[in-house]
Amino acid sequence: MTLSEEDYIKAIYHLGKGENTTVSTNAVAEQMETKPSSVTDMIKKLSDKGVANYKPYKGVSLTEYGQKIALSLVRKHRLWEVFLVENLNFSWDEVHEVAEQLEHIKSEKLVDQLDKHLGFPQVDPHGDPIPSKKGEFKKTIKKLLNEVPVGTSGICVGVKDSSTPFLKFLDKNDISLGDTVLVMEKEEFDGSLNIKIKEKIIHISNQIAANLYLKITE
Amino acid sequence: MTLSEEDYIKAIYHLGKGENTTVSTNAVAEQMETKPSSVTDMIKKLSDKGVANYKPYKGVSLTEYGQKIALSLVRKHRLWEVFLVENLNFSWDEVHEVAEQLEHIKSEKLVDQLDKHLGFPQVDPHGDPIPSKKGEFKKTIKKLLNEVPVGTSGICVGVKDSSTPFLKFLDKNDISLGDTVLVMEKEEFDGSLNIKIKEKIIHISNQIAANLYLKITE
DNA sequence: ACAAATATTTAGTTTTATCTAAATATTATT
DNA sequence: AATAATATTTAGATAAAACTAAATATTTGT
Repeated sequence: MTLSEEDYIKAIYHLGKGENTTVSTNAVAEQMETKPSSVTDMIKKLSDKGVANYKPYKGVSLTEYGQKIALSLVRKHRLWEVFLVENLNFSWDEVHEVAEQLEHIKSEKLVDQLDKHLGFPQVDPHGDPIPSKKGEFKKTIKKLLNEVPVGTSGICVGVKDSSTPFLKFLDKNDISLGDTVLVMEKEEFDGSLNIKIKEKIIHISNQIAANLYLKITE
Repeated sequence: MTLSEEDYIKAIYHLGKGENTTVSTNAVAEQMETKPSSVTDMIKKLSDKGVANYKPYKGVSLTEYGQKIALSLVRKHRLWEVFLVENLNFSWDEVHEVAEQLEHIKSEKLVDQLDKHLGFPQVDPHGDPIPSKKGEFKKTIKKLLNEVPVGTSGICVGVKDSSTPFLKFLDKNDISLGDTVLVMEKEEFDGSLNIKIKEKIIHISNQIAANLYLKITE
């Protein structure tokens, strides 16, 4: 199997969790199911092309230019996933393999028009954010207090507070982190608000709202 | 540039005009902008795989299996062209290059669903027919007499008759072969019929209808 | 800080697609 | 039918990606 430069760029990007950290030769080799020596060869080449920063024995990271390429691939991948689910009856767990191929198609007009055709979606079918043409992510995790517009729905995630009253509140309302869907219903002047969980509307205080975080899905 | 097996299959198919004729090594080389010796190497390989029939010095043709692959590529290419024009605001003269990439994407479900999404189109934006999943073409060139349903539009093409009255008829009605658009309006029991040409409806005899051929575009 | 374990690179080999140039086969011309 | 022109194949060279195994650097554990 012959791997493309784009495949290497993606691997470096994903191993660095999109944060442009340095990743090791072995990590890249393992991820790509190839040998470390092959990775060394390729990252030297990527370095020559100005796509990656490579210091022998110190690992690789992407240059700004390399990141742009990676983000463009992520953008294309996720837009195609939306297309497959919304227009071609794919389910969210079927799309990855095909999007993996489609993301390599080269045409700026194609991507721009696809984006427009889909109504400029912010997230893919897995809820992952779609970077803009310029490579920027919309912030998808927001504090319930003051940051979430009425009508928005999302999933409860990571909570700062672990005090007894707060955990009791979660328990009482059947909220489990990572999978409970919330809809913002109404917001009061004092920051307290109404949310809908599992068809029931409940009122929560501003104090609790300040500690609940929502991963926006729509 | 490194050419894929699929690229070779396409070249052989197109040079043979889709009729599975034998094509020469040099013709393939010229079409693909590569050297004859490279072609020899590849067609040997295709022959080993059961995709092509190769007799040294006698040229290549596709096996039945090879033809299936070629038709599947044509099908994908043309479906994607329809998609680009109908859904993504491409014009018909912009689509080729992108479709050239998209046709290599491998997913049966993708093609089936795309076909469905587009409403099972019969022709691409250039008016070329789209083969079915089984590799069959709908006949797109039909005799005006008895073969064309009311409402159908198409382009006047190849005429059998070259008698003076017939040519006079064409001239009088401003019909030029290859680009005049016709719409079938009404058909009489005796085979004479009304057609619309350039916003004018004219009546033609069954004799003339038997000699006019229409390339269906819609 | 040293030795052992692990990670990375280098050197040299293999594979594959391509090319050039020479050799051979086919086709065209007289 | 013989020769010239053209087409095709073969043999061997080059380039690129990937591998193995050995060499070298870094990290870990005591």
